[in-house]
Amino acid sequence: MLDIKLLRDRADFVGERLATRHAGDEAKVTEILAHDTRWRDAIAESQQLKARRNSASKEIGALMGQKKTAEAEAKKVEVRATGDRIAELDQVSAEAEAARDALLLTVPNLPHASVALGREAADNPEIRTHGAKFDYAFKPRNHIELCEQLKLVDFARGTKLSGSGFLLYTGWGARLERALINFLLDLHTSEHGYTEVAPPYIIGEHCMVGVGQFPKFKDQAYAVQEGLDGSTLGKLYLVPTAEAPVANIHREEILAAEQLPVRYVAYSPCFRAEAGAAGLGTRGMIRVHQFDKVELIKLVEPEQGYAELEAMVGNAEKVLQLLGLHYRVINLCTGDMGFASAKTYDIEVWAPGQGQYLEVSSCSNCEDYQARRMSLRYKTATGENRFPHILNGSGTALARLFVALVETHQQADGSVLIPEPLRPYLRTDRLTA
RNA sequence: GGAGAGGUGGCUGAGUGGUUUAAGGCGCACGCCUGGAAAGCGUGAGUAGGCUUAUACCCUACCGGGGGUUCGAAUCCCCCCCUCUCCGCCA
Repeated sequence: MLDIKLLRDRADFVGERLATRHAGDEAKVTEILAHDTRWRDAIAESQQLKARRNSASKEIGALMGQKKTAEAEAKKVEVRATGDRIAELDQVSAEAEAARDALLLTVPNLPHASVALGREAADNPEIRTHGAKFDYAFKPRNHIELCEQLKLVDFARGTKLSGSGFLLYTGWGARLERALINFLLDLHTSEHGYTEVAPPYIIGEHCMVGVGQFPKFKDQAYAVQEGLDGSTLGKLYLVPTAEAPVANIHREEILAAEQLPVRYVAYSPCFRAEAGAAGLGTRGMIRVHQFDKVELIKLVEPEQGYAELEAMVGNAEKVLQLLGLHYRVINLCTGDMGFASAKTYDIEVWAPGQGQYLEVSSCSNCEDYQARRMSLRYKTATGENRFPHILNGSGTALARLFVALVETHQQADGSVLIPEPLRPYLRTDRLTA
């Protein structure tokens, strides 16, 4: 969440930056500050009265010790009235604080100054491209055709098991998926300096709040219930991304400055309800309820935040380069950026069978927005507690990578050539029917 | 699912209603001492918030969390959470 002090000191600035997102959140600033003022007035008076009560109570204790019971009793009556007033004030302050914080949690992060202004995806500037669209001597098939011919994915039976939006990988398809996961984890641990972690796939609600998934996107998550015990519903959720558990690993901790930077890489399946999303219900692997992803997470000192973001994008790009895929990097404009992010790069890979670019990675610097929500800090050499920048990026999402891979490397005979770096993992250089 | 034990500062560990400002110990930082160290001695150090130009002072809160009793709660009462051990079931 945003620093309440920033809202107090620079309300206009905060409002202006929020307005660039075109989501109407700037209207909340005044309301938040009204709650805040109410809270501060009440807490200040309450604290003064508490100081008075504390000293009076001590005096009563001393009088009792000296057996001056009459004087002690008189004093008690006096203090009792103070106690009643304190109770009133504490009720006001608790209510005001809760209202302020509940609203503050619904306010997104401020876009970084370098982010392009814009309303929608069409306004996202392209930063760079790698490779080029390949000219095929034949009409390239799309991944659905390829997967069916090569028996990589059994779409019909996936749907039979779990409904639309769920995939059953089969044979070489299952092996390709597993090979890609291992390839990605090995690349980021061995070549890019990340430490591998394997998080739980079911996590507490507080983790979802910590990364900013909740309260806003509660309708997009799969809530877990223990058996038929309805009272357990809403406490645990299937991970929508490994970012949620991994970014929270050090929540409510104060790290030593020497521990930074922290760089984690984690594989997890990702579960998304995609309620109301366009495109689900169409066949294929582009938008599904469950997909695999290898996620990159960094906790870094604020001064390093943006350099580390550039490096993270480079780490994700390396994946596509090694796999011989054409892609472009775009910078999300203010109106298209995610809730917690201050700056986001998307990487879109070319899928010739689809004839379109597919988003396979989204790398964001959330600055201290998430760290503040999860109370994650680090102590500087001078003893100051600061919030680190938290970055997350896909390195990369699997289902769409799978699509781009088979569509790009398909051959005229319908087989798929496996790129060199993947061959040791798959133990074959070609997928054939 | 059943039974039991426990949750106090960085760690350990006392504290069952009022000079406790959470004892003592360990560890940590700084200083004295020393040729240098150790030992010894001394000093200091938590988190959040309020008030502030201030990371100065002062004040408030924090002994798993939330309520309650009281002038006053780590301590008494109620509810909840978590951890550990044993039994049962189980990959």
